[in-house]
Amino acid sequence: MHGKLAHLTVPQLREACSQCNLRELCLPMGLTDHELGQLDELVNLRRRILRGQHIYRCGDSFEAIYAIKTGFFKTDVLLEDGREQVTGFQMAGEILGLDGIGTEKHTCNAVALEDSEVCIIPFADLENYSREIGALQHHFHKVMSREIVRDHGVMMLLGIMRAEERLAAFLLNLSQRFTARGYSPTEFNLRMTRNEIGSYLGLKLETVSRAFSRFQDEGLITVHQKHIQILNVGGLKKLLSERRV
Amino acid sequence: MHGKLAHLTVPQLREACSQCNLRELCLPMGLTDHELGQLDELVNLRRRILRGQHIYRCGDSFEAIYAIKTGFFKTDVLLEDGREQVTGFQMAGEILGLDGIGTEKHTCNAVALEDSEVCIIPFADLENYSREIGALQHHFHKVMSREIVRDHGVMMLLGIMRAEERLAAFLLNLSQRFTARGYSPTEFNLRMTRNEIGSYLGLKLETVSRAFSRFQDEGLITVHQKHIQILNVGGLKKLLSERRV
DNA sequence: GGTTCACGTTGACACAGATCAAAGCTGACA
DNA sequence: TGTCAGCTTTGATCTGTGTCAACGTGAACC
Repeated sequence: MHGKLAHLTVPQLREACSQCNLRELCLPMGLTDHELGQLDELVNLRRRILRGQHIYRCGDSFEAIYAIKTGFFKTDVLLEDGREQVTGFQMAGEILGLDGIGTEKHTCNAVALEDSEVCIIPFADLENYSREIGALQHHFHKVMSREIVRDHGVMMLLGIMRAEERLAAFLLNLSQRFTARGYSPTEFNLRMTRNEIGSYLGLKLETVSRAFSRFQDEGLITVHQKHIQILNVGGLKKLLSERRV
Repeated sequence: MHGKLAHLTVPQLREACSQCNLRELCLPMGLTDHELGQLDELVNLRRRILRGQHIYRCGDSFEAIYAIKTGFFKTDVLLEDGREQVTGFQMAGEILGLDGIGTEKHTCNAVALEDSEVCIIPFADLENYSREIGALQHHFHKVMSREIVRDHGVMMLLGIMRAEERLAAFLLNLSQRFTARGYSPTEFNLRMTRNEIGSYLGLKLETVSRAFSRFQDEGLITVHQKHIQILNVGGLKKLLSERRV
C-alpha cells in the first residue's frame, strides 16, 4: 500500500499530528496523548498540491483519504456534456476522499484552488488503527456522518432556497468556518471564482454577481473582486429566516 | 444502551440476519457464515412502523441505525417556515439514521410511506462488533461512503438538471433499485405523492405532474395515479444524456 | 508601459418552472 | 350509494433566473 505512494514527499516528522495546530479540528480530535502518538505512525506522508492540480480525479483508484493541512480545495462532478456540479469547498482540517470508499474508485475530482498541502492517510491503515483505537474509529464515523449532514444542507440550498438565500447561506457558512480556524469572521478572500460559486449553488455566474452587487447596495457586505467584508451579519441571517412565500 | 430500547418488539430469531433474504443488499453483505452468526447477536431487535409514523425525528437523540426489512421511507429536513426538503427515499435493505452519528442527535426526520419493519442496530454495539469483524467495519464504511456519493448525485439533479431530466433520473433510479430487489424494472407503484417527489427533485408538484404527462404523451411511460409503467427505458436514458445547451 | 487574458459586472430580453385557480379522480367511510 | 378529503391534472399567467452581449478590471508577462 505504501509502495504505491512512494512518489510522494518524504515524511516530515515535525509536522506530526501530535504537533499539528489543526489537531482539534481534524482527525486527531478527542484522542489522548498516547493515541495521538499512534496516529503519528499512521499519518506520515504529506503532499504539496499546487493551485489547479488535482489530488485525485473521478475514476482514480481509491487508496487513501486526505486531511488538508494548508490551502483550499473544491470537489466537483462532471457530466459528459461538460456541465459541472461543484459538490463542496474544503479548507484546513477537513477531510477529502471519503467518496471513494464505497466503490474503491473516486467518484469526483478534488482540485486545489490555491497552493496547498495535504496529509495522506492510507485507508487500509486507517481501518487497522481504528480497530485498535476506539476514539479514532468513532471520530472517523463522526466525520463521515457530518459530511452526510453537510450534503443535506446543500440539498436544502439547491432544492428550496432562492438565489439570495443561497448566497447568504454560503457566506455565513464560510464565515463560520474561517472563525473556527482563527481567522476573521467578517473579512476574507474568496478562493473560488463566481462561476465556481454558481456551480456550487446551482446558479449562473451572472446571478451570483448580481446578488453580490445587491448585498453591497443594501449595505450587507462590501465586495472588491474576491475580497469580501461582511458589514451586517444579522442582515444576512435575516435573509435566511424571513422567507416570504 | 439496550435498556433504552426496551419498549420495542421482542426479538424474532427466525428473522436473523443470517436467514434474511436481504443479506446480500444490506449490512451483512460479504460476511462469512461465522461472521453472520455474530451479526445475529448484534441485530436482534426489530420494530414495526405504520404508514405515516416516524422512526426518528430531527433532534431525537441518536442511539441506533436502522436497516429496512420491509417497506418504504422518506427522510426530510424542515425549515422553520414550513418548507420541506426531502433528502431521500429508502427501501428494503437500505440503512437509515447515519445522519445522527456526527452530533449524537438526528438531523432529519424519517417517515414510513407504507407499513414497514426495520431492524434496529444499536450504534455503540455496531462499533464494538466492527472492531472485531474487519469485513463488517469495511462494509459499514462503504455504506456511509455510498450515501455520500448518492448525495452528490442528488446535488447534480438539483444543481444542473432541468425538470424532465430530474424526473427521468428519478424513475431510472427507482427502476434500478427495484430490479436489485427482484421486482420488475418497468412496472411499479410509487409510494410517495407528487408533492414529495417534487420536494426531492426541487420542483413543484404541478411541474412533476406535467412532466409525467409529457412522458406519457411521448410514449415513454404510462401513468395511472401511483402506478408507473416504463415503456421505453432507452428513451428515458436519452433524455439524460442528450442535453442540448 | 502596453498587451493579453481570465474573470467580473451590468443591461436587455427570453423562458422554464412557479403560482394561482378550477376541476377530476379515488378510496374511505357513513 | 353518497359524501368527503386528499391527491392529481390541466390551463392561464407571472416571475426569477438564465441567456446573450457588451464592457470593465486587474494581474501577469513581455
